[in-house]
Amino acid sequence: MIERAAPATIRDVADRAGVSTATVSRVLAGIGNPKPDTAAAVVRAVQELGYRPSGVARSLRMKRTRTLGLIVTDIQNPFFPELVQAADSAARGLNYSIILGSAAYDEHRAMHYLDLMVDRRVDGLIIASSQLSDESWQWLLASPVPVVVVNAEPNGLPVPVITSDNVGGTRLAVDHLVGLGHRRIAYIRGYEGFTADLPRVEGFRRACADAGIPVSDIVEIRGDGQFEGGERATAELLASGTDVTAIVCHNDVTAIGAMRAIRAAGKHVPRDISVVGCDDIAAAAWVVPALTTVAQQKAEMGTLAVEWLAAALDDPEHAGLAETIRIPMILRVRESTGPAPA
Amino acid sequence: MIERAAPATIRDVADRAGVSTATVSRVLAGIGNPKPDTAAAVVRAVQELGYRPSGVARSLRMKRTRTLGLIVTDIQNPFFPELVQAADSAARGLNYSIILGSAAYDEHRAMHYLDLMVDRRVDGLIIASSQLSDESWQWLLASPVPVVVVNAEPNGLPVPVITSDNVGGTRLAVDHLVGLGHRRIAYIRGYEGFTADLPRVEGFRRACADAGIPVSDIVEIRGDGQFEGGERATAELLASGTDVTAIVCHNDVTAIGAMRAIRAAGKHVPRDISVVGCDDIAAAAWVVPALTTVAQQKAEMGTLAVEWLAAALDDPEHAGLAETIRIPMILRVRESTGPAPA
DNA sequence: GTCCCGCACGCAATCGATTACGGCCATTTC
DNA sequence: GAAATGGCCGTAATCGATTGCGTGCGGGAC
Repeated sequence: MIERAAPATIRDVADRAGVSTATVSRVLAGIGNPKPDTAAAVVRAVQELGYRPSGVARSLRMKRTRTLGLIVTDIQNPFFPELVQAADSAARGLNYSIILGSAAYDEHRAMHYLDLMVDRRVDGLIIASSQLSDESWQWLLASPVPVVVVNAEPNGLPVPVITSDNVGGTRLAVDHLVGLGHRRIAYIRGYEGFTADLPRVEGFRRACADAGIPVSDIVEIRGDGQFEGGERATAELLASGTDVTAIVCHNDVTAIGAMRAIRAAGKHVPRDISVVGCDDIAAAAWVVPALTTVAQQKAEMGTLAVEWLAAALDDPEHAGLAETIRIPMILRVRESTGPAPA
Repeated sequence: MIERAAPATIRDVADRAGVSTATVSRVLAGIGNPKPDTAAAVVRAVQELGYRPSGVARSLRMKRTRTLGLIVTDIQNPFFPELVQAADSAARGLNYSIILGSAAYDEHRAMHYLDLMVDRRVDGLIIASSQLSDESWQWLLASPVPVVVVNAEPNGLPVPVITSDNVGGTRLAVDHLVGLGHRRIAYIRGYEGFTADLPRVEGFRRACADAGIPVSDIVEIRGDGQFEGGERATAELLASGTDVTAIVCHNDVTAIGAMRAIRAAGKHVPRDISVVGCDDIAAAAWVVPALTTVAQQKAEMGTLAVEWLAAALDDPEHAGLAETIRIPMILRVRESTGPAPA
């Protein structure tokens, strides 16, 4: 294997400018006040050589990589790209950069990225994935790298958590439907083990109870958080003859699947059955009828996570307070909900 | 700012095991054949200390980061996540990891990531973005880091390119429609300057010509590659009274927008107008009617790009051949196309 | 008992940056 | 004219790993 042309080093610059590496470093960092001649010589040498400082060497010396790791459940799940983009923008603003890992719903992959990022010496970690095993969590909490969890709630671990107010969010959906006269409502749950599943169904139950809807009038079905799960669950629901007038879904993708099943059964949304999703992915506004949904503030979550980490890195005291931040969700009424049929 | 607990170094391990750092390094790398006692002592020390080698230090010494940079047009564009996932999987298999940059359609952001990745000393770069300026290209080609371009075609630059056969793909769409009896067909173009725009419209024109459709029977409108552009362009088309029986779109998102506009105009897909998209994003199968589309083999493109780079890194000769690989596209017939109205 | 050979391991240089410390020279002050 | 002061800049240590080269020890052959 042949050597590729080696990039210029600070030594090369120093030699060409006729100064020491220390001076080059100082000029580039803007430390001290060098003689104008010296500074100019350095700058010229840098340009002539096309010198770019090695982040690797700098990281080694500084013991900081100015890099944040972000592990998401699945980048192909339309929920995440917006969060990733926002986190990345926030990081850029604070002079960090993000390295991304997509677990693709696989625990092994999640742990692989965890190892990778720790080995790469990221300064902090954002975990937006429920794919981590308990041992991984233990290990992570014992490790020196600051962690913040997004959109998941590891059971009772002393970790800062940034998540949506899932309970309140589902309540928004139910209240909206109840306001439209619905009383018989189904809930399609997400993948079992997905951390948002429990709080959302809990919010659904509580909101129904508060609205005076008897337990016998509600029905819960297990989906999988994917299109197919929503379609299948709804098809079974309709085939079983249970007559609900509205369906609340764990997320938008499920809801879109549900709408397709409803149409396939010859019924109309929202005339016969209203459907509400959750997340507010782009496709929610594209489908016909456009999906009424409870929006998660994904960008805010990504931004907050990065800002929290950056603050913790500047001031480790800050890392002490492992509070849980719940970001409110927002009801977006579109076309998939309407008055309950008489 | 307080120091965080420092991770164990190879020095710590060596001291605890009573050997030199050289031995620790060799045992961990499986080089030479150490005495069983020695090896055991090292392994034990590693476990007791929870030692993880610093990728930063290793990269500095090895002059290789085993990292590949991947710059995409926009991670929020549903086309890219699948490509990213595939590239990442392929990279993992070859013991590389990917660092991602999403340009968000912004030239400055794209160049920012370029700088970032070069500074981080990635071993190679995959550019899946048309956002780079000409100077950036010049600079990139002069730099020592191997580059492969995906899904874009920098005008005549000596760079390996992996792209879909856009011309052939649009032809598939047109042939499908012609086979269904359509003669008056509209084409909604993508964002001006997007590299796939030209070859696709070119393929459209040639296929129409070959099918004997006179130029007067086809119409081209400018979209923007987004939902809104497809919706607007189609609304204008319908309002203008031009009567086409089919619309071919630059991509799926545009097509989904087009379908919404058609429905809003009181027409039916595919009874009145057939619609064909391009890309085959997940949402194409979700909408009603499900979108007929020409699929890009996104995963293959991602995988190929990584494999090409890895090969070029092992054998710089390989980097010499800057060929263009065109991956065939695949027609997926769903529900949005049907026989031309009489 | 001596010599030699080879194996397992340690020493130390190296990668490319940052920065504490100290030296040199010019200027000011008496 | 000598001493004191201060501004620039160079020397060298350091970050944590890898690896060429050399050393010492043990065993086998005579």
